[in-house]
Amino acid sequence: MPEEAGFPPAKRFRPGAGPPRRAGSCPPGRRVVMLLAAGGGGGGGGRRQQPPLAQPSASPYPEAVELQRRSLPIFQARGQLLAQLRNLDSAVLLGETGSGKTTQIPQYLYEGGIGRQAVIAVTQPRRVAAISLATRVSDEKRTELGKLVGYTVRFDDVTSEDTKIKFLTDGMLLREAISDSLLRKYSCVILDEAHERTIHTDVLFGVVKAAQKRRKELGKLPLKVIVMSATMDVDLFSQYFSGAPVLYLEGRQHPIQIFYTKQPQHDYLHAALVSVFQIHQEAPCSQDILVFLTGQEEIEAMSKTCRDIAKHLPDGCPSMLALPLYASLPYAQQLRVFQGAPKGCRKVIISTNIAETSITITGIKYVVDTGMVKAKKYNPEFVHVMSKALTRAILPPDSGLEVLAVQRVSKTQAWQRTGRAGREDSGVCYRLYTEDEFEKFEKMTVPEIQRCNLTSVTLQLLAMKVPDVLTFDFMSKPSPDHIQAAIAQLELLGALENKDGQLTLTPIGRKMAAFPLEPKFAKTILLSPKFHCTEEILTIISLLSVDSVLYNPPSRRDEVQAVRKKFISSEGDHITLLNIYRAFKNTGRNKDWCKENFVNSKNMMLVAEVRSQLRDICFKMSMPIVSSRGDTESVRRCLAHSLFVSTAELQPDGSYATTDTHQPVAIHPSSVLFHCKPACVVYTELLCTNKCYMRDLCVVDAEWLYEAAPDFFRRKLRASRS
DNA sequence: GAGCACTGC
Repeated sequence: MPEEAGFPPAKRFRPGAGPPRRAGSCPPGRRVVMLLAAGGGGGGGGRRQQPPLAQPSASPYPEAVELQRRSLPIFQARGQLLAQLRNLDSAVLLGETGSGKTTQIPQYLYEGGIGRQAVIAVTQPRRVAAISLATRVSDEKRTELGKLVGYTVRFDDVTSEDTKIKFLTDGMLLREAISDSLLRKYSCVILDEAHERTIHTDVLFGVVKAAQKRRKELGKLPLKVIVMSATMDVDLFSQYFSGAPVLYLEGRQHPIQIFYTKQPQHDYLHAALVSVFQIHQEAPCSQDILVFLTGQEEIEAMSKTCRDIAKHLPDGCPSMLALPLYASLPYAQQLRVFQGAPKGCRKVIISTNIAETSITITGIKYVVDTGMVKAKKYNPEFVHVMSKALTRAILPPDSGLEVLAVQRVSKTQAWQRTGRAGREDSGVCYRLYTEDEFEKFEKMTVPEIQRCNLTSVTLQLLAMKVPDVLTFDFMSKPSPDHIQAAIAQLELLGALENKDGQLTLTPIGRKMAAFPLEPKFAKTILLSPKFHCTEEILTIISLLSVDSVLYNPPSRRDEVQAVRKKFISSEGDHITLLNIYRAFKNTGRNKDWCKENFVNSKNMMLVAEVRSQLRDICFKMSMPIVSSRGDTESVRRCLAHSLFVSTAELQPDGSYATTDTHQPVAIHPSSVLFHCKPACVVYTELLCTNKCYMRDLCVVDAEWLYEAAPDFFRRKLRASRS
């Protein structure tokens, strides 16, 4: 078995999160300032030194913290860096993992007086990172968290009037930009982890660039912009900010050996299994393995197979602890990957791409990369259908753009995975594809902004009074069709009006933008007073906007079904969820109740938090908040009026088709209506995997839909034809 | 008739 994967001799290189650096790897013409030639040894100081799942902890020895700060390689470049940054409007900072850039640069800027007049903002794609970085930096400054150094994430604002260095999520800064598009609070915005190209960071690029320009024109305090990236391809960033210089910082990474397969592998799961046991039989048992697969089902199956095989290994072979890791895994089980394996036992972590960026596990010596990932994809066929539909002024289902599919990773992603093996010591990465195959991988992951539904982003840009969304200065422009589809959606929701050829928000549209929700959900809430069911709708929308509160362990299916029976409503999933939330509330938000009823208590607590945030927003808008008091029909009517674009009807042959494009769809197996055949439903989401599945369904009356949008439904509903 | 990568406001 072990030799099947067939690995040729290793290649050595010093990795960052990118390919090996060579002297000539920087294209001519780019201004690169080398700030440091050699990194030091040993750990410490850099970010993500602790697993993001763990609580950030304050160091008990402030002197030690200061000492560690000074021992960072970046410290030697401090003066040079400050001199450079002081004179620049914009800069791109390329820093390898462990260079200490995220914790140190904001402090240098502050100490250098750049943060005196206003706040220095540092954005992060993830909440945990923003929180732990703020904690770390406030420790280093020996101040209380929330004073000089603070953070702002959703539901949690630990800042004060004294705060000069503020860590925040990119989504949070974007939201702030809606009320102040010039970002007047800030003297400097640092966009960290820019290489990840989240949709929020990408929009911020444009927002920050426009604010910088406008502030200059108005003679206001200049806005300094620093883009930080951990990968080599920073040209795009530099070009976008009119040729901003690239400052280079070396980090501390350990060498990693890379093995490719000799032959392409048609079965990557089998190849992964073979590699794991090959390593297992040869390497000392203290060295852990991290395997990248695509999804929950695969990961659970592989974990089981590993356990089964490990039971029957020859004597003298170490034992094995196979641990699955994916986002929907209950928290307690996720924590297991951080615990050390018992003596004489090897930890094998089988993970989705969550271990690529979000979760860092210490002690990984081997990475097994299948080269596959499950991700959202932009489906050109759907776009074709859409543009055809648009020319006929018929509108597509809003989620028709997004398909979740197993696909090849990009080169950047492969390097990121490889880098996970060299965090504490030298490592080894087994790539389950040939070097030729690797060369054919896409260079970079397609930025999220070109793969996702743009309805929310478009609404936000319009709320910031961007003059023209179609010509907005995106660093990587989405296709015009793509933006046009978002505009069409917003028009249908009544959010837009065309004033002298210029798109502006209607009063409803402006209100919609105030909610941290998908526009259609915001619209549902805004419609609810008309149906006297705002309390109920707030609950339903909160439940829909977090991960499922239903916990379904496959091994206890019968139990789950029996327990869940009492909540099920024949009116569909929305009313069923409402019943569950009510029961949860009536038992005083009890965790034991959650456990007994197979409800994910963590997600349920989050629902309560979201609900209270949404309720506050309604309150500030002076919306009447009333309950329909058990009248579920008005709740369903309200859903029908706001989600009328996402409707499907039962066909004579027993299948379903969407009302507007007649696309064949099916009821998702997780729905309470899975075994039922209602004539007409609205759904919350279309999930396109093997089939197009409707998720979260509500039984509605075709007549209500007709009432909601007579023009849209004329000639469309089967009910109105027969 | 049978299934859901990952973030975030």
